[in-house]
Amino acid sequence: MARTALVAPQRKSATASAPRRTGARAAAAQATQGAILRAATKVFAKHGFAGGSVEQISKAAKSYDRMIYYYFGSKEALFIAVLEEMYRRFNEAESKLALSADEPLESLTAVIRFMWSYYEKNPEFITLLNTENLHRGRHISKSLRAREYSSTAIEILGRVLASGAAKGLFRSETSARDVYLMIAAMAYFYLSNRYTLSAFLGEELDTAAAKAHWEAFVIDAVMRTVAAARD
Amino acid sequence: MARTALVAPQRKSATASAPRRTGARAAAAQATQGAILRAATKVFAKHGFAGGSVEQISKAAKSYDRMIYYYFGSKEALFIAVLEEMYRRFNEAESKLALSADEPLESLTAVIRFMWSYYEKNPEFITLLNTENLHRGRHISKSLRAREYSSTAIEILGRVLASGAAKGLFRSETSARDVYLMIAAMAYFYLSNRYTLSAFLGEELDTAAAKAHWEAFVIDAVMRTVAAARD
Amino acid sequence: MARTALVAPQRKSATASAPRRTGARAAAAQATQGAILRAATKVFAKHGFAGGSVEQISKAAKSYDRMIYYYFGSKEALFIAVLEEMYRRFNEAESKLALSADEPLESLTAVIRFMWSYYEKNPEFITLLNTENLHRGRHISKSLRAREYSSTAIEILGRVLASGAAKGLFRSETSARDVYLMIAAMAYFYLSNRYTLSAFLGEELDTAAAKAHWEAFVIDAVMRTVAAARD
Amino acid sequence: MARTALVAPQRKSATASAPRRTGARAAAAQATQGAILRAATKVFAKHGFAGGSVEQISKAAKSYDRMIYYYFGSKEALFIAVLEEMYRRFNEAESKLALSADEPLESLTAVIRFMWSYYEKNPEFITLLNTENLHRGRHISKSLRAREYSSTAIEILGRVLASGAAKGLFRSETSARDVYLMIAAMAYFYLSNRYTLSAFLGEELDTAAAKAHWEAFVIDAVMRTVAAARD
DNA sequence: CATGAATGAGCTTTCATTCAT
DNA sequence: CATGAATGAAAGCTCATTCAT
Repeated sequence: MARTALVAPQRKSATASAPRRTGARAAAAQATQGAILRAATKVFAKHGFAGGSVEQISKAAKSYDRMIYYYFGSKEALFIAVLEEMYRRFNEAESKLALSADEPLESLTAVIRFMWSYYEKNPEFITLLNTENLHRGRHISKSLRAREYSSTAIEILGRVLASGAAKGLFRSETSARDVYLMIAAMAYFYLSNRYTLSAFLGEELDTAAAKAHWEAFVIDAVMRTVAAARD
Repeated sequence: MARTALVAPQRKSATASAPRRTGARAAAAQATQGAILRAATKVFAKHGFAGGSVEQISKAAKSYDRMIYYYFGSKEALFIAVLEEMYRRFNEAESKLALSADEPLESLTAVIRFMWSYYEKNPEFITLLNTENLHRGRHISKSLRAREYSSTAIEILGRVLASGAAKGLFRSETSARDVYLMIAAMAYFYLSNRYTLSAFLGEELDTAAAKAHWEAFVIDAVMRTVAAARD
Repeated sequence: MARTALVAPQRKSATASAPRRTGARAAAAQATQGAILRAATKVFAKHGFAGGSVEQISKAAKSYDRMIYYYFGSKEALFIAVLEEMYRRFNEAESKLALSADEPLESLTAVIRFMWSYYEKNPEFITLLNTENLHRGRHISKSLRAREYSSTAIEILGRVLASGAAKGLFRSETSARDVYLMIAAMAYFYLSNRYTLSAFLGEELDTAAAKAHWEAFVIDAVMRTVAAARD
Repeated sequence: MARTALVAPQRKSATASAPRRTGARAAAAQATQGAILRAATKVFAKHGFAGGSVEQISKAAKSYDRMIYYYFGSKEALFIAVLEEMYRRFNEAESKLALSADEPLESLTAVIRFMWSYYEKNPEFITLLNTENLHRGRHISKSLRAREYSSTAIEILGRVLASGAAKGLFRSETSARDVYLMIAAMAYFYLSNRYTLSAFLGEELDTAAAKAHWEAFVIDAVMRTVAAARD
């Protein structure tokens, strides 16, 4: 009789993988499932896990509450599916970053620009992560899939830093993980906290100019942090 | 959240101001009010605004639902009071930072250490801010008091940077606001996102060693960012 | 977030004990609580635990769903309260049986008549017990109070049998418990199963004549079972 | 239960009758139908009519909800089919009782032993009957088949009592129906109500020793009830 | 025949809030 | 001021049942 059994997700078919079945029915099912997932992403991103209601989601997906349980099992399992999909997309985007090993400065700048603009263009990414951190990672730790999406970006960044070090441009001892976190922190925090920061600083942070200024500052700070000492 | 009437706060007496009435009853009232505010801070910090219930709060405060409405008017107004109190305390702590203008390096380090440790020791500060940012600052913009608590730390930091510049230690063109945000970003992000980052990186971020490493890295990065060019 | 926490009942005040508070409010509260309990008894008796809905109960009690949770905590806890009250009333009725030790035959007959007529006049007693046995006694075993109501009738019956044995009317070795169960079985089964028995036997069991016949048969069977051997 | 349309059963083929079609498909259909019926018996026996869900049944039968409607028409019609099958099996078992007219005492004992052990080994028989009696025989009265299964046991018992009377062992005036009900009552009640009785008596009724004791007591009580007066 | 997606009403439970002492 | 009963809407979830291949 327990209502919310915190079990692993029980989705009936993969969300974003290639369709395994053919035919109109399967396609319709895929469509329903996808619509629910997209609607849930929006609703959870906007209102958080507790604040977003199942009804809101099913309506936005032009489906029924029942179908959420049919395909995902519970509100929580749906949220986990949303997180997984979010990570998958981020990972996919990251892995498309094409960097030249010959130009470490440009490559490092490209990494920073990528992260900054990914966060900026995908605000749900930020709010969903905040929501999940509010719950102390309770949901993502239940995901079997999450670990698959561990950042490839750190490896990419590692190669950039190494090639820069080989050319005498960067210090050799800086850790790729630390630099990655530094970039993420500076991009994420600015965008995530812009509303309270605006109130706190009494200054608009959401303008194009303010954002361009910050992006430049981040690039500058990172460059100075990894730069080799001049002699 | 649809049920929350978005009315202006109507608290009967200031939370942190001096008691205007005297006598046992007034003291009891103050105690109840304070207990509710403390309980609300905990509950909202743990479950978010939508996720925390009025009953949870009143029980934790060993009081009654009714009292929340009596003293604060609505759930939302209580949340605003929590945010205000949170800012007030942060501001108070910041203003106690005693810095020597003669030692810019040490002073800058002290600022970083202060922010890092304030965030670390006050995790509700982070989750409450995240919750409020989820709501796009809707509540704090209703507060008349919030602006009063605008960071004094930026001024303090400005003086430190200026004295460092005067001594030739720091570049003169770096903006105090940018440096302040950089410090906040690096400290806040690490602590706020540690749960998802742990899953993402496959690495524990919550250990004393990991945190000490990050603090050192932040100090180093900030120093390199503001440092004057050697010649 | 778990919906049905199977905890012990958490009623706010005793249901059937003397009112501990005075005043109109307390009386109204008692009335609401009593109305819910009576309505629940009827609904559960008619439709079983799963078949009876909270809404049905609250409507029958002219109250609100919410009040059931306010006073009883959950549907299950309400059911437990119903069972307790049912036992309490049965026990109370049993304890009022006034029997003369001088006339064992009449006293034994009176016990049988009492049980037969109690079951007949309190059909919810039977259906509630059946419902609870369907659940393998899951609810009653959670009750702290149930054990208090253990049959006083067996003791009463024991005294009757002993006095009969002393007079040479009854065998001395028959166990009061066995005789009690025999009486209960014959009365209970006939009434409980009359609907399927009617279909099975192709005969109406619900008429006054049929019931009088059965009552007489029960008395006769019990008497023959406990009777001392004639010599 | 409000959702249950009370329509007449519309099963497509008899459950237990000979297959009317031949071939693999018909066999598969029979298998599915049988699996559903067995699963439904278990589920309804465990949770009652309202408490057992169609999904539970179809899952337990490793089939689909849809098949229940295909073969049985509705949840209620399925329940009726379960009751019919239950009666059919009981009747079948009863009719296999081989009794010798020469030994009335042994035969009567055998009847009692049969009923006691049938009830004991078929607990669903008891809970299904209780469930149906909760509904006041609503379903079984809709069955066209139920009357076919009216007890043959009463006839058998009648012959045993008559032969016993002829031999001067039993009284001649006892009705077979009454004795049958007495046996059924004592066996059924003990097993059906053992959970609440255990709580009520503060004594375990489910042990082998306790059950053997009760069986012996039933035999003794019945014997004393039907026994002819000694002279 | 089997499969499974869809449907909408219903369920138990919890919510924020107000009324009445 | 404190206490606690009352209220009605809405939450998450499950139900029996049907539609469409």
